[in-house]
Amino acid sequence: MYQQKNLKITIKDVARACGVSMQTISRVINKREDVSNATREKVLAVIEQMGYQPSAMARGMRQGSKTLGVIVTGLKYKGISTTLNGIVQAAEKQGLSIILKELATFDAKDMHRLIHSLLSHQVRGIVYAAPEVGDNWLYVQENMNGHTPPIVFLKGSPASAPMTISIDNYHGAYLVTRHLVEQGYRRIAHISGPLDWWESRERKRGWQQALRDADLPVEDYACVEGDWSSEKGLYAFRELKVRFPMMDAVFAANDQTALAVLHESWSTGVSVPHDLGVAGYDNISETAFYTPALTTIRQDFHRIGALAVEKILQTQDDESTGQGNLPDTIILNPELITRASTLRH
Amino acid sequence: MYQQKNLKITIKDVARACGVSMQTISRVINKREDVSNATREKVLAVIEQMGYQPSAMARGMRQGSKTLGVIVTGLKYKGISTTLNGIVQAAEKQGLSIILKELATFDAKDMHRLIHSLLSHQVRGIVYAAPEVGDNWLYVQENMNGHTPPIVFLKGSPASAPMTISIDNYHGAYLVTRHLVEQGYRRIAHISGPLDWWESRERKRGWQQALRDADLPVEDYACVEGDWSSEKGLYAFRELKVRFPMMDAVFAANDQTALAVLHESWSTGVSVPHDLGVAGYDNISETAFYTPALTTIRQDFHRIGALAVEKILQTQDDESTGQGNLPDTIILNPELITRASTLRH
DNA sequence: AAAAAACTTGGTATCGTTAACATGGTGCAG
DNA sequence: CTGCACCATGTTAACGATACCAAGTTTTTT
Repeated sequence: MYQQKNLKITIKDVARACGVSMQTISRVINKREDVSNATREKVLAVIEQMGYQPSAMARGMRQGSKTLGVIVTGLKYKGISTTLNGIVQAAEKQGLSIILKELATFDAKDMHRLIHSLLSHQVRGIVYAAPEVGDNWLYVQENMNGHTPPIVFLKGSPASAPMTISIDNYHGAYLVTRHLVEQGYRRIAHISGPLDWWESRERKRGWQQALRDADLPVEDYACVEGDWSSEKGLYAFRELKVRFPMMDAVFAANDQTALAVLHESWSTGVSVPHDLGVAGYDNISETAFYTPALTTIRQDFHRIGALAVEKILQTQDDESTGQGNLPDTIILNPELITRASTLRH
Repeated sequence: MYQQKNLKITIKDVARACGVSMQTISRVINKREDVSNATREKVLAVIEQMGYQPSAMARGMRQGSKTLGVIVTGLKYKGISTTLNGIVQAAEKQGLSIILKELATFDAKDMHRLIHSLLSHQVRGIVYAAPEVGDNWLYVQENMNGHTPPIVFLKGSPASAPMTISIDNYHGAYLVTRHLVEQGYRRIAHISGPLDWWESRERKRGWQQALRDADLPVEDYACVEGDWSSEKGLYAFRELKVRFPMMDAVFAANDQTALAVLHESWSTGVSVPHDLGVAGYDNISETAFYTPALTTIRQDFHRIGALAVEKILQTQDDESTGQGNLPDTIILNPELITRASTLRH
């Protein structure tokens, strides 16, 4: 029923049906000028009628494939999905297809395999949208040295790769923390992300610096490590209540974690924002409807994806035109969104 | 800097370096037995040393490509991302690469273009993970008739395509509504999804039937149409409060919508679950931490993706072996998760 | 010892398309 | 009427890999 076997229509079949050479058909489908109008129309008609579709593979063999490789992890996270969305849309607009790979572990062998798989497809470029954990980026670069198409790294330290696009996590965390201080909170705790993630470390650093700039003490016991999940966030918050009973605000490294704090506060009769200020990070779409609505940081994940594609294409062109517009390192600014969970005035 | 130009290493280069024919190299990389151990080892060593990587495109030309096409919409929704995750993982396990396309609109021309683009890549199969809206599925089938690889449709009516994998939305909605009735709620309102989505209609139908089976009236004014978002959910809930002031429970068609109901209830001093029972649908990961924790329906989105890949591969094999294990229509059962938002005993 | 079988290897055609060059016909200047 | 430019089309050889068949070498069988 689902045959496709010998029915495949090739340029040869079309040529025969039209009574012209394959080359002429090729000219028509490549929209070249040196074909008479009469021929072109006839060919187009036959193509339409036979349902001919040129083979991307055969084309790719001669002209280089029109594909982009994307490596992601954690599709379950909102941020990555949105970035992927941006990548796919931008790629589509350029007529590029996306080959998607998911990195199951941060294991070097695994990364190696994925990249080689993409290379075997002759991708025009690779968007590496998996987080920088440990020295995994370094590994990628060292092993691919010189034999690869452009690779753009997202979500990691700008210094760690030749082309990176990221959002300033330090700055976002600084903004949130400063906002808490401005609201009169003085003993601000932090539930971080996993500290082997670059983003977590940056956010923690921003929190520390904002405290320092406000002449508030930066205590080790005021920070507990989470893992982005609400479950772990809950444990972390309970831990904080023991370690740091005087705290009057919590800056959680992401919204899920903040939600757990809101929930636990509600369960135990702690009033937010009056007794405890709570802020998150990421602005996932429901945060405005949390109880109370959550102060958080908005990041333009979609734009990151689009920029990555643009950067790759530009690097391609550079080889001929010799100039580009986008810098090799792009750092976007996040935006503070203040809501009820931190507004006590 | 990012050169790849003339450095491409082909099987020919390896053959020359080894002093054997291309054919022999080919045999080695395809793990065939008819090569002497001495030769194999030498070839493998040279391959490793030169960093040779066979071209997926050239291979694909002879053997058919090892790729799967995936069409999605709304990556921003948790469900789709999770399904995509399942697809990618299952595909990877089978050595298949994923070519990802996003359907920007439900416009026929757009769908046509995407599918043709996938066909041009000679995909082994297509997973159509975009919702059935209007008669878009019908359109796809009619236009692709017979010239396509297997297409598995997800997220839609089982009757509407030869191969579908879906979760029983009717049943899930029925379970939730029955649960509300069992908890003593009698005037149960519904905020549906957009009613041009098949899933929305099914959920609404399940709600209606459960009411009927409990000898409760099914009133038109007890259902307001939403669009899956919290914002629209809020308006819908406010509308319900006017239309149906006596309601004692709300079954929202998804968790975001339910969240808006929780939030508004909290703001207006309505006690959940005592004065109002609230249930959602989807079990997005944070629902357990809403205030109060939300009763909802869990769906195994990941499994759907994995099954889709399995089904496609099986359909492939069928052409030779003539038998398969998975039926053409798979309907998974959702699972009720009861939490505080509906438990008043 | 001759024949058959088994094991390795190589040569050539081919997958579907396009690049580069070749061809044949038309029109127009000299 | 020759020659040159120009247009539309055709021919050939790749792109990188594998299928298929053939051939040489060794081992086994009768």
